[in-house]
Amino acid sequence: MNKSALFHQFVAFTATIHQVTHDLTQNITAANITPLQYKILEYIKVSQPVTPTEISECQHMSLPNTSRELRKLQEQQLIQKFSDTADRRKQYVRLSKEGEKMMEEAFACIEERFLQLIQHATQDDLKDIQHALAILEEKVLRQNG
Amino acid sequence: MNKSALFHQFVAFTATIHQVTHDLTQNITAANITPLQYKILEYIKVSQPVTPTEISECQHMSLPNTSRELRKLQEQQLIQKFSDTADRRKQYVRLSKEGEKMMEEAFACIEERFLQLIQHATQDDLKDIQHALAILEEKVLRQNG
DNA sequence: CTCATTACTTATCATTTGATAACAAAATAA
DNA sequence: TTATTTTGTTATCAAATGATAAGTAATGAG
Repeated sequence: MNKSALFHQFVAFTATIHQVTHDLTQNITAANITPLQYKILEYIKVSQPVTPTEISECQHMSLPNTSRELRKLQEQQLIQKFSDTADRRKQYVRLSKEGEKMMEEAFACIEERFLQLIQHATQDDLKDIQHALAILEEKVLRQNG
Repeated sequence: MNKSALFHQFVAFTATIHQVTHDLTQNITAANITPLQYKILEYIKVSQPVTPTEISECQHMSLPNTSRELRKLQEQQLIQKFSDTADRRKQYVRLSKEGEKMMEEAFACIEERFLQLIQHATQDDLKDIQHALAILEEKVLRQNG
């Protein structure tokens, strides 16, 4: 099999994934949130509690800039910070009640849009999709990342 | 089958795809190019010739901003513009010779990194991967476009 | 021909994001 | 104890990106 052809197929596929992600997530938050701040909230939502250092690494941004964005999110009452009792340098970040509410609404909206994408899929189609996702996770994506 | 579970699997999958894309494409261009300009060049590379309006729509940016970035790319001799002979309002954008060279090097670098991702895949694995990509394209991504 | 529309440009301003220096507090190593 | 490292903050500055007003030239509709 031609690995180069597979590469081109993969590139086209990822381009489409990015496009679909854009469509699924556009105009999600009514709140006064920048795209970067939304990504940070998304990460906190699925990984909380997280430290600023972890956010910094996962979002590929410097710690000072992470600190600034977290301060803005805290000013908007969307997150809360706690100090580690053992190591008081460390901070743990969680969504506040309002933050949770906002992100749950966002995820619900995205899910609704996703369900429209697969509205015509049969049970067999769904099994095929699930299997395809698992194959790619296992045989391409889980190698390094 | 539980569609909601499939949604969560899909979300995790796209997050990983974005991470892998980031890893594959980081530090690609030595040239003095911003991320947005790189995306524009990538789009021109695979779709040329394209009009500023098409770039504008595909990259979700306004025509004035598109025009500004294209001017910068032209100043760096990475693209060329041609007028449509039939409709002289229209412009067609192409990569210049230097632009082609740059993008081919970039793609070669990305391909090399991709091949490392699948270096341990057997022939059967490659067939599975190709099939999985095709399934997802067909049953999820091609619905709305 | 006149008017509206389309495709694009230029100019300008605001916002977002990135980069870096300097600092403080806590923990750890020597 | 002293020195070093880790974790995070504040403050600036620069660059990238977004938004919008105004204008030009070509086209097409009436």
